[in-house]
Amino acid sequence: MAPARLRGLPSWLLSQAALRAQRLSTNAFADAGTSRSQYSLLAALEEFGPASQAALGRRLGIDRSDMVALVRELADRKLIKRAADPSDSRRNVITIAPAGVRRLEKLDGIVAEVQDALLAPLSPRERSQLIRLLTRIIDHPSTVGSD
Amino acid sequence: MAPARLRGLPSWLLSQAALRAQRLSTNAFADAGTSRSQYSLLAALEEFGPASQAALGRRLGIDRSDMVALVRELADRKLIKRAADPSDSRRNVITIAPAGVRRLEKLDGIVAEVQDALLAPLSPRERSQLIRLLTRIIDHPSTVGSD
DNA sequence: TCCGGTCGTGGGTAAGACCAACGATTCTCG
DNA sequence: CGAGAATCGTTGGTCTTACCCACGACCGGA
Repeated sequence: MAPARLRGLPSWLLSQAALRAQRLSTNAFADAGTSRSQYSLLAALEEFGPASQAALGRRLGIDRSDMVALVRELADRKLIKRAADPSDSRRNVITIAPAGVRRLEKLDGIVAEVQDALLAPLSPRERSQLIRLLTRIIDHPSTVGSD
Repeated sequence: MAPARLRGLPSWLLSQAALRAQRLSTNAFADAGTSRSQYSLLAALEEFGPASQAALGRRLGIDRSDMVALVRELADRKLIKRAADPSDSRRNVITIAPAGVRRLEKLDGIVAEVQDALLAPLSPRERSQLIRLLTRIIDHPSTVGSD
């Protein structure tokens, strides 16, 4: 058992719980031949439509430079389309392909199983409580540096 | 705003919240010239007394091999003592030094500030709810492979 | 027109969580 | 007792994430 100092610490508890969540979902996605970030990208494209890489990165909290490989990978698999933006030639317009939509929907099932394994010890009521609390933490502005 | 598919996903929410927690605590510890894992190690030693590196690793979920550098760093700073175990010469006995205890207690204050920044949007009641829910997730056996 | 900001991209860093293997040692059990 | 299994510290790797900086190309507003 970990020291009490850590077991009472939300920051530590969050890291440990997230670690478990990541192990579960990374494995599940790997079995399906994909990754968490690929799922995120497909989800963003499906919900909000075509966007530039930078815009997608901002939405998902992924660095512009990390987005390059991610987009390339999905484009190689024909799950998304990458095209030059005619109205702004700095940008690429990323569009989800029909195969990408199908893939996304297939992954939804896997994702649901992962949540169930992760939240096994919690009742439905507790699960929505957890979602509510975490959402509040994430949505709260993060008071960085000088402002 | 992230896609709804992700915003309803505990595994995603956990990763995001943990990311924020890690940024906050890593920065705070860095300002104090240390790291999260060093704090964990000191906490374990203070609470449970001297132990071998492997035992400490098991307690904290840190790999044996990663423990080597961690112990060396803290020993170099005279915050812990590393000695051969007289009753089992495979083992090192790691003991927290008086300076280590003082350092740990100083860090406790920093840690408390981090928790407060992290949980700013939550009421005291909600904070303990969160702790309870996360603890349940972590303590739940993880149903691996064949059992 | 010029200058600040943005975009995609390439490059690098650092931390974490892993895994495999080793030599030395200890334990287990026939 | 003795042989094989298990444990320990350690070295040396891999992979993933999250960063950061700098570049050239490009856009927009002053």
